[in-house]
Amino acid sequence: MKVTREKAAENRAALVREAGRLFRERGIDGVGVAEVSKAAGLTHGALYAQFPSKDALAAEALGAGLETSGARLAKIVERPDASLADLLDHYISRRHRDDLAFGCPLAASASEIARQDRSVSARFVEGLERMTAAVEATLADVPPETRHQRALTIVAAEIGAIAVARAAAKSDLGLSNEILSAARITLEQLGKEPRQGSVRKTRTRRRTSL
Amino acid sequence: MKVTREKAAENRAALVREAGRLFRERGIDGVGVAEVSKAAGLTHGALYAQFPSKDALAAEALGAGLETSGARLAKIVERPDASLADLLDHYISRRHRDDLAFGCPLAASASEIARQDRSVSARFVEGLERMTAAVEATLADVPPETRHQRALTIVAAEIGAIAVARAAAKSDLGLSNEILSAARITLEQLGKEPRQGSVRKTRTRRRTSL
DNA sequence: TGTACATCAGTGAACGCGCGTTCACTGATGTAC
DNA sequence: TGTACATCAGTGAACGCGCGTTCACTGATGTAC
Repeated sequence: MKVTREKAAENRAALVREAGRLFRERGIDGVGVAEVSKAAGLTHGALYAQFPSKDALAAEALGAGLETSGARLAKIVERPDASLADLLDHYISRRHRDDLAFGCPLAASASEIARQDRSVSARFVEGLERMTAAVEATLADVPPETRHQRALTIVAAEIGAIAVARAAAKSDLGLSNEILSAARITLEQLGKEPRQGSVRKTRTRRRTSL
Repeated sequence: MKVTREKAAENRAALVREAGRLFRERGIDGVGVAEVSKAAGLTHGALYAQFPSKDALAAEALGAGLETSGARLAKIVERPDASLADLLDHYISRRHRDDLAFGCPLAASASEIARQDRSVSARFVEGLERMTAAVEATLADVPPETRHQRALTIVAAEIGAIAVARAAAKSDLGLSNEILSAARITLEQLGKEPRQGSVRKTRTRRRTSL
């Protein structure tokens, strides 16, 4: 039966929310439309009244998750005395590792995005750029010409640290914790000014097999 | 019909090889047993003569991939003048990014391992430790007490860089290349001795929400 | 404000399909004598 | 070396199941008058 426009919007939001949660927890291929619909308190038919396909729902769920996650980072960075340490405290934490369902979708789905289609990858890139901008805003000590490079590396390392810590946690929680501590401490050093004597471009640039 | 023991071993190896390739390319959930068997030149029944289940095949395929990948790194490190730059050249490259099928399984499957069972996670940890040992062997300039910490961070960052570069490549190849270059250059700096004046433990240790 | 009716969000049965797994069978291999 | 036969890797039909998607239908909503 028909419901109010307001209720319909709520139902749609519930579908996106539950899809985001379940897809991050168990992967897009790992959860069926019936389960997502049920979690939102609906039948699968209702899902198809709101979205043309499961893939369309997945893309919207990824986008919504990135929105939430990006907004959190932006809020941290907009504080006048915001530092890289603040961002790292938030991102590279046991809480984040253990919160697969509502954590950053970039970390939850990094290695799966490569297999999705271009529209999903485009949303991923948006999220990546947003996160990079947040990190870059805290790199006042780093010379402008290497700031972006540093920010990209820190972002890739943050995502890698969470993904790897999660993969290790099931069989070796100690190692998982160690990875988080190590990344938390070491990455902060990349936010400081570059080492004085050892920035030798010729050495740094040596790339033989790239 | 029965085949020679030698031929049976070849068939088993082909199943493991094709499973490793396909699972890395499209995910474990994304490929069926029929396709793996066909790729190995067999029917799916033959697969069940060799392995008790698809999951068992997946675990063996991951193990074999890690073996190959780890052996490559070990070969680089055992050279007397091996440096972190050599490892990074090998790992953080466009070639590696574009070779999903035969690249490092840690990077191909990082965010999926968290959803597999403990035995798969245990194999992942083995591979991680092997890779960390290889990196650590090149950190002669880093003080022994922080060497392991650095190595763990570099490994997480390498894996993150490849995973993120792959996810971005479908919609923004320029950004993907930029991520690889940035990580390649920046991570090498973590292999050098720590910054002289700025290693302030109290500051470094500031972790509020971990 | 009250009535008539078009709209459409949501229901639930049904669709074809491919999944992982099982199993009776085949027939060359490899062993026992 | 030759023969008899147990072994077992591999075949292919069949299993139940859950998948994503479709569709005829329902009935409260919201609009037109």
